[in-house]
Amino acid sequence: MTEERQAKKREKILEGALRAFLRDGYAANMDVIAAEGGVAKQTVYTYFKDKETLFAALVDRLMERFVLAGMTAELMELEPPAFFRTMTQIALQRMDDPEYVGMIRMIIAESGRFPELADMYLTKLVRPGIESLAQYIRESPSLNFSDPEAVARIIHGALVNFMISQEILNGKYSMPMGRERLASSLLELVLFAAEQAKRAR
Amino acid sequence: MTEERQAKKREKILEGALRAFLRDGYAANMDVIAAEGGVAKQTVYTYFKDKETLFAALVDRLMERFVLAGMTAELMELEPPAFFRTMTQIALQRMDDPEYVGMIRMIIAESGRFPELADMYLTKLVRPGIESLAQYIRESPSLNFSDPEAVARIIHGALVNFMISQEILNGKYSMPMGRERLASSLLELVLFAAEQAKRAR
DNA sequence: TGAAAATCAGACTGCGTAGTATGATTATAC
DNA sequence: GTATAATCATACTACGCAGTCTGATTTTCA
Repeated sequence: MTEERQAKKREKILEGALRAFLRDGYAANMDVIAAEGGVAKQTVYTYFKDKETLFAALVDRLMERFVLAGMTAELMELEPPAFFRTMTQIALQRMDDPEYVGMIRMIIAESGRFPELADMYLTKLVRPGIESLAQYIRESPSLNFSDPEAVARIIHGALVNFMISQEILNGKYSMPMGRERLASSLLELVLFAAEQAKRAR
Repeated sequence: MTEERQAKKREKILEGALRAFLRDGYAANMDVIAAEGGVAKQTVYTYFKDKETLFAALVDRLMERFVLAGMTAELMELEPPAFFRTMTQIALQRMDDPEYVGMIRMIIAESGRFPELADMYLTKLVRPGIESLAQYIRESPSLNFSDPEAVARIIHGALVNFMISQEILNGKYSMPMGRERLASSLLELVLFAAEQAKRAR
C-alpha cells in the first residue's frame, strides 16, 4: 500500500474531524466525524488510537498551518508606521478565518483537558509572534520603550482579545467596532508614545 | 416552608454546581453536582428544570458578583497616572480569583452552546467597563486621544488577554511575566501617547 | 402532636456514544 | 489473475449520564 494512499486517507479523516470539532467542540461525535470525512469509522481508529489522539492531532495540524503566517523578513524591514499598520492588518485578517477563530476557542475551552495543546499554542504561535514584535521594537532606533517585550504583549493582547470579543463572543453584533478604528488607535498609541519616549530622553 | 429555607437550599445547590462546573466545565456530572452541594439529586431538579438552566443560573450569578467590582466614583476622580495605576491593578488582581478565571473560560468555551451567556458577559461586564474607561479618557483634559472608546478597548483587551494567557493557558509557567511589567508598560504607553497627543495639537 | 410539604437515598429508564468485532468489498502488487 | 492488505458497512458492547420514580425520613407549622 502506497504511503501516498495512507496520507490521503489520513487527510480525509482530518478533514471530517476539522468540520465536526470546529462545529461541536470536543463533544463532536465519532460517527459523525467518520461520516463527514467520507470514511468508515473503523478506518478512523486504524489511523488514530482514540478520540483524544485525533483531537490533539487535528489541533496540532491546525496550529502548524498558522505558524508560518507570522512575521516575514520584509515586514521586519519596514519603518514603524508601515510596520505596525501591516502587522495589525495581518493579525486582524485572521478574524475572517473560521478555522483560526475556532481553533482559538477550542484551545481555550479544552485547556483544562488538554494542557499540552494550550502549551503548544503559546510556544509555537504566541511566543514567536511576541518575540518578533519585541525584537522589532528593540531594534528600531525610533522606538525606545523601556520594556519592548511588555509592549509587544500589550499589542498582541489587544489584537487577540478584539478577535475573541468580536468573533467568539459575538460582540460584532452586540458591541461592534470596525477594525480600522482599533488599528488606528493602536497605531496612534504606539507611535505617539514612542515619539514622547524619544523626547523624554 | 420558609422562603429563607428555600434560599438556603438553592444556595447549597449553586455551591455544588460552582465547584463542579469550575472544575469540569459543562461536562460536569449532575450526580457529582448534587453530592458536592450536599443535596439529593432530586432536590436539584426541584429547583432547576434541567442542567442547562442550572448552568445558566450559575454563570449568571457568577457574573452578578463581578458587576459591581468595576469603576467606582472615587476612582474616576483620580489624575491619569493614579487612575491607570489603580485601574490596572484592580483588573489584574482578578487573575488571583479562580472563580473569575474559571467563569471567563466557561463563557468562552460554551459561547457556542450558550450564546446568551456570552452576550450577557459582554453587556453586563465588558461594555460598562469599557464605557467607563472611555468616558474617563474623554473627560480628562490631559488625555485627548482621537478615539477614546478604541483606546479603552485596547487597554481592556491587553489586560484580559494577559489573564487568559497567564492563567487559563498556563503561560505563567511557560512564558511568565510579572504583572508590574505589564502594568508599567501600559501606563508608559498611555501617558506618553497622551503627552504627545497634546503636543501635536 | 399530627398532617402536609420538603428532602433524602437510591434504584431505574432511556439514550447517546466511544470503541470493537465481523464479514463483505475493493484496491494493490506481484 | 490471484493473494494480500486496506477499507467498507453495520451490528454490537459497555458505559456514563440526564432525568424520573419510589418509598422512607425529616422538617414545618398549626
